[in-house]
Amino acid sequence: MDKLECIKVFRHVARLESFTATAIELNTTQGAVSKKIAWLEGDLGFTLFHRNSRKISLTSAGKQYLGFCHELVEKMTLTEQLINKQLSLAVGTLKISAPSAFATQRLAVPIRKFLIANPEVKIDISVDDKHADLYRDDIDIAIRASYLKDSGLKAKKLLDHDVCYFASPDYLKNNGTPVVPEELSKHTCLTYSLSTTSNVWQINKKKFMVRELFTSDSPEMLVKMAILGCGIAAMPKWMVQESFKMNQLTELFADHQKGSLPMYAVYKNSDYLPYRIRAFVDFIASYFESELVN
Amino acid sequence: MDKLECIKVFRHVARLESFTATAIELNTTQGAVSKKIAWLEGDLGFTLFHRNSRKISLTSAGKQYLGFCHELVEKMTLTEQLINKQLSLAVGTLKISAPSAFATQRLAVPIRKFLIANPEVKIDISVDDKHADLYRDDIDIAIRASYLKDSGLKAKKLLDHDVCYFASPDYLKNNGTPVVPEELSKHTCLTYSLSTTSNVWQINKKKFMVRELFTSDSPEMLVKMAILGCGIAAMPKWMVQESFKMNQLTELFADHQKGSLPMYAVYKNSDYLPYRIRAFVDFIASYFESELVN
DNA sequence: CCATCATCATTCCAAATTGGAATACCAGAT
DNA sequence: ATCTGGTATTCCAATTTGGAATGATGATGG
Repeated sequence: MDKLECIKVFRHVARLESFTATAIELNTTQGAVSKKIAWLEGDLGFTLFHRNSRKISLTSAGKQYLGFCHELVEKMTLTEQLINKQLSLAVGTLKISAPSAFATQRLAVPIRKFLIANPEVKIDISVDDKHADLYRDDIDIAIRASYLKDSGLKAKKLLDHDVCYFASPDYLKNNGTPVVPEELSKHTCLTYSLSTTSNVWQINKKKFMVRELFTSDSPEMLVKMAILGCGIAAMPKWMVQESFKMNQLTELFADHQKGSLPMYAVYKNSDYLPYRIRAFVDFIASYFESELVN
Repeated sequence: MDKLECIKVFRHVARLESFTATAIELNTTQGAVSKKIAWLEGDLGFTLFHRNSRKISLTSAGKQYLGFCHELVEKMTLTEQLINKQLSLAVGTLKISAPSAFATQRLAVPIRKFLIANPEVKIDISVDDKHADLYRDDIDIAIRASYLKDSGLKAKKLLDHDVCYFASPDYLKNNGTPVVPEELSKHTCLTYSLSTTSNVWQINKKKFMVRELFTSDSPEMLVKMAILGCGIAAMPKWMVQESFKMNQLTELFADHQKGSLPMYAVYKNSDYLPYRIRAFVDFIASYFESELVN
């Protein structure tokens, strides 16, 4: 027997002080109401109503229990409404994980705009170059360069980075400056360990397997090692633009067609995605899209 | 589908993070667990778990809802235990209704003893010569002289009053002093309106229908009217003992056998009578019983 | 990359439960 | 004493539930 159902019926009976009236109000039969109350009393271990062929009245225990039932139903309704509201409106705290360079250099501006547009949303961004576990760490959205292997996660592409190749002037002086991609095989390369295709570089639509000397999950570390003359690296252009200007790094294959590196917003796949997540992903995606146009 | 049952299953699943393990723990099948969680999710309108062929994990909504479920189950258990405790132990407030003369002159002493013997019980005594409605006025016990007509109420006899007949010396001087009961018919009598047999007086096992001049629901009012010489009245002896000593009243038919007037403790008939009620009724009844012996 | 395996979802059917209608029952009202 | 308005009970049809088997899916490990 459904206790919650019985409790709801009990509240009606207590208000109307009649099984028959309750049955009419609830579009059922008096017999059904009687059975439910009787079952509830049996389950609780005490009687809820004094009965009398003419009328019924709550026992003291019934009165006390009624108070609890009112509380219960109200609390339940409010809780369910609250959760549903949080799922359907842009409210709550958005936990984001993003790699440090991208977060500071590309994400800060659109996040600021998003916060202004969605004043009910807070953002808690965890800057982390590792791939966080969205489930274990309770993260809503992770910004990632590499493709998702994990099912149960959905990904939306945010943008394609223009990849560029570079090395330090010192390195090039010592090892020669490659002019055609085929020359890459003679050089040592610095690769990004989290990319599934870290040692396969694409230039002019052709793939070149490169020799890894050093690999890291930190793009900044790779840039730093390149500046120190450790080898040739490939990174999104915006990440090294400053270093080009300061002559710490020199761009290679500048007029060749290079591959692009996609960036994804990854989130848990769920039938009822909290709206703040969808709102953020859509906002960021369209932000980068319009940036492309401008 | 029983939502409360689903909630209980949900708590297990959330703890064990597995439908299969939950099924084993609850001695049911994995299919049943799956159905229950699926139904609950449908009812709530949001998903509780992220699923994955290898493991499941709570969604953020699921986490939030789980908190509510814990609260709910705990509150429910506590409430039911509390009410059952109040029904089975001598605790709580006992609402008593008693007629004023009896309350002050016969009940005060045993009530004091009861309160000492049952320190967890409070007493709220409503002194009222009228018959209170135990249901409407939320009264646990009514002390009454007259028999119960109401079913749904139970009564326990506390004692038999020794009834005595009396009138004022003045009245007897003016109207003559009856010596045999048969003479009552020549007198005017003061009767107690709440007694069903108010105008039928019993002496030497014979019944006499008396002429009512004045009737009231207040015994004290009847005594007062008798003192003023209004007629002959019948009352429990303890109520007029003082007036005899002060020569305000004179006893009649002193050596005849008079009827006795029973006094009852009346309480609502219930399968699960709160224990404080039974405790009080038993206590008072045995108090008057032992008083009789002494 | 593929086969395996653990896990959840679904399906189908038997069994248990529930709800409705009629009836029994009960006590207050007249 | 009878009538009446209400609750309890009974019986059966209809619905729901639970179990076992099966299907589907994706992580895991070679």
